[in-house]
Amino acid sequence: MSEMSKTYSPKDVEQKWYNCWLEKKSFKPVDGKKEETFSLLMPPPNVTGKLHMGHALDQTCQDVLVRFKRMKGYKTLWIPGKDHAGISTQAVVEKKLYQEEGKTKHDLGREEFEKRIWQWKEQYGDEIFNQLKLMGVSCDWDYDTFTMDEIPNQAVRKVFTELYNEGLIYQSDYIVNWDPILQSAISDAEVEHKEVKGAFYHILYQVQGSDTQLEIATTRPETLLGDSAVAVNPNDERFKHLIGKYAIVPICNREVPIIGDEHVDIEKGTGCLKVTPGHDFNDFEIGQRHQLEIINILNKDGTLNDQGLEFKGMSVKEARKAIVSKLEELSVIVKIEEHIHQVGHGQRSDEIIEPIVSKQWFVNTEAMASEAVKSVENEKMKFFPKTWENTYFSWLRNPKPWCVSRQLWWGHQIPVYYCQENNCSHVWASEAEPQSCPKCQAQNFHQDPDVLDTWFSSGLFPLSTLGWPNEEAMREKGFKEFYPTSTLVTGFDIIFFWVARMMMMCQKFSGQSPFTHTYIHGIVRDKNGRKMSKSLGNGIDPIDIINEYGTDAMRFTLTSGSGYNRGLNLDPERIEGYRNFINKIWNAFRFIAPFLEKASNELPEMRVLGTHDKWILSELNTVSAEVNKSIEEYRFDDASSAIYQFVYDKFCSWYIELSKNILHSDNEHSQNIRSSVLKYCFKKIVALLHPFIPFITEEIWSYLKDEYEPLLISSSYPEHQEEFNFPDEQTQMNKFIETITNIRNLRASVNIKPKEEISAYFFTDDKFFAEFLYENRSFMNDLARVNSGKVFNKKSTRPSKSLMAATSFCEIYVPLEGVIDLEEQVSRITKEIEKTQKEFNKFDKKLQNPKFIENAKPEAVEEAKQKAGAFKEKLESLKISLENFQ
RNA sequence: GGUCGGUUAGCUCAGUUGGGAGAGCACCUGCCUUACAAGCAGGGGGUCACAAGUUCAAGCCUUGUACCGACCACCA
Repeated sequence: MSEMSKTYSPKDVEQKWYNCWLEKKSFKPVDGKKEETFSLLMPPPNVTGKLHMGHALDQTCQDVLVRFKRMKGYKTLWIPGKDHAGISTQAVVEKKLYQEEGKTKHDLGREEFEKRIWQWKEQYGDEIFNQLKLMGVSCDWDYDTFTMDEIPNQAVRKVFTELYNEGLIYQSDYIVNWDPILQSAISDAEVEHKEVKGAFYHILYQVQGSDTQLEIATTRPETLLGDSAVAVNPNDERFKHLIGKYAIVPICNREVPIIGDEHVDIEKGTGCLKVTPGHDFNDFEIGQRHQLEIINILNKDGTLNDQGLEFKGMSVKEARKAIVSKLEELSVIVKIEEHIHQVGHGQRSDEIIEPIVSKQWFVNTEAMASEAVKSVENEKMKFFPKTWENTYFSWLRNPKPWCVSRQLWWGHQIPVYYCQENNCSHVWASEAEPQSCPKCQAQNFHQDPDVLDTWFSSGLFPLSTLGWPNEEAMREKGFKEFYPTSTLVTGFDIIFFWVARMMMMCQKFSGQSPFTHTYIHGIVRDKNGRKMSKSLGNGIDPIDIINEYGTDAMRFTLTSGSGYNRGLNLDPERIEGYRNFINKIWNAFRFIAPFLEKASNELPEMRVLGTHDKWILSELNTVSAEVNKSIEEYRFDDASSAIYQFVYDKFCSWYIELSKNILHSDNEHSQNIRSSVLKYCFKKIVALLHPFIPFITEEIWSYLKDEYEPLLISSSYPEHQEEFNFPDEQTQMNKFIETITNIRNLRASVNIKPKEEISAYFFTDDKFFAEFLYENRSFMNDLARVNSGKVFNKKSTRPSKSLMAATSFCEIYVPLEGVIDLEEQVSRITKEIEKTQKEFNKFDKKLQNPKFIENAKPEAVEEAKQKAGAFKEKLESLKISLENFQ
């Protein structure tokens, strides 16, 4: 141990312990002293992605919980997984294929292309897990599940088939968000609205058989080729007489009915609306109400089709330009106004989404959503912080059909089959691969080519990772024990996508909420509160941080910033600060290490413990209680800060400092006691810290632990113990600390050299404290260089013209006659008097107020009296001192 | 437009039934005191966004105003 470095170097330690934990199977669930289990499902990272700071936060919070619960004695399971992430994975591989081989997926064909994605997944998918391991995550890797593994496939097929047979999954011609780049439908949740500069085009439509022209304002003039009506509000005095007549759409000269519909806002635009049921969500609904024709003017790639007339083949953007100039030629454009509006973009492709009517598969979520709402209302599942349930409710209380089909190749192919026998044409869903048509037994059938939305399979992940629906797998994986899981940890951005879907689907198929708590953590941003993004160049790669500062420092930074807040602004300076904290712990250990041989394995008997010992044990007890409570409430910030304060401000600054004198003395008995208490406390400290900073704590533990003891990861977590509460010792020590601080303050105020020794006189009527001062006189020298001190009662005469400081219980005089600047001291004490007077007045005023005495709680009155008394005593001490100067 | 959240020290934020305004970082001063200069000791710094109200008492409760943010909805 002699070669222990002054600075802790994480690199030497982290890999070693991670491998050791794996080897000892420390991440596997084992029976502990608690009967309950604690299980947690990791939000499965995408196989495409690289981990970012958000993942680091997410994983760290989970790992803290898991390590904490494991040490508390719960049978603990953390399930890792990966998501096939249909759209983004397919896009990445397509891009690579094109860049490297100049080929498209169609050149390869579906089967070959899917093979390529599997290869890609095998090659890069594990990269993410390697990164997770660097972060120290303690999940049970044997449970690793991929959303397209056999069991999740079974789950998907079973759920789809049952919902289909119940009529909750259906196929329908419906207007969907069409992504022209992906050439697939996407769900509402995958559409992001962005502000775009556009224009209002005011166009004249001729009313048939009349001179009247209707002025219609639109932001999308090109869609007039798909118009099948003009709508006005039936209560609009200006236009209601026209209802029932026909209007002529310019360019295509189509006659369309003028209809009345409440949807039309009299105030908005011109009050006349062109209705394009094929390319607008609202118009689609108007169309349904009035049985209007749906005219599709677009191809799958977003270009105009045959309905586009002479504009056929143009993109929407080109067509808009061309059509506007054509309209201008026809002199039917009244005006063009600039207009900024929100336009839907694909979450993945970032391309403008075209509403298009097409045949898609939908899930009717109404009943499932209402159950999911109930679970949260009945607190079967609770959000932390609670306010996120608003977001959850807003989505689920207003459920819309969920479009689950995607026109992709990568994903779970929809298990619906079409019999191709002419006289049969049976359509059915099947849990297993069918051999023949169940109706006509023909073998001539084909499967629906579309795949399912990624969230369909991840929505079932709490069930499928535990083996469902395969009974053998469920037994093997302990479904009964671990389902429902305990807590879900995730970011608010996927409350709709994932949390809501798991709640709906898992509850439907298991009858239980898939987890009982959901902790929503904040989003990691840069130090200025901006989102981390490539374009801003402000991203921080967790792996870089780990390499520079160590995993523990990164983890502690993240947890110390994570409570019930919405964001976490990550400033590299803070990471450095916590790196320093890690180093502090290391050095505290270096101090203790040489004395470990003298320490016994157990805490010495209570009767031999001194005030310092009882004080630190009592403080340790307090911090243990705080940390336990905070982690249970997901207040990782409070927990981190409680230990941080304890380590710095109690253990290092005072207990270690007070120990030096003893450990370097000749008294072996005292040495043994002190080293034993130090060891005991330090073991508790590293245990308390282990969930947050697992590596350095396991390293230090290896030196502290006795042979028979297990690894720290498998040891028990410190808890509050009533027998270690020593309020009297805490009071005495607090007074002592205040006194020392006052002396140091006096020294600093007149620039006494740190090495120079002084004498001091104490005036106090507190008998216990006087005794304590006497007993601790040698420590006075260690901590404040007071080489001789005398204690008097307050009736005694004070020395004149001395440095002086006062607390509420004690006056401190440092005689330095001839050395000190009298005026300066007078002014310092006068200032102190003013300050103390103000504080006294505050409480005195309260006590003078009869209404306060009358109405306030007795405790509040009592407290005010005490405070006033204390300030008064201090005030009087200061006044005496001031008089001595005059 | 709807919903939710925010406004507290130079910066990032905490503040739990209403009862003396806190932390970390940064800053200033003095120290290489043998665990630690990635350190030690000391210090300065806040009309708690603004206004009214309830109360003996408001950072905290009510109402209003201003600004900031997130999400949802909205392509006339």
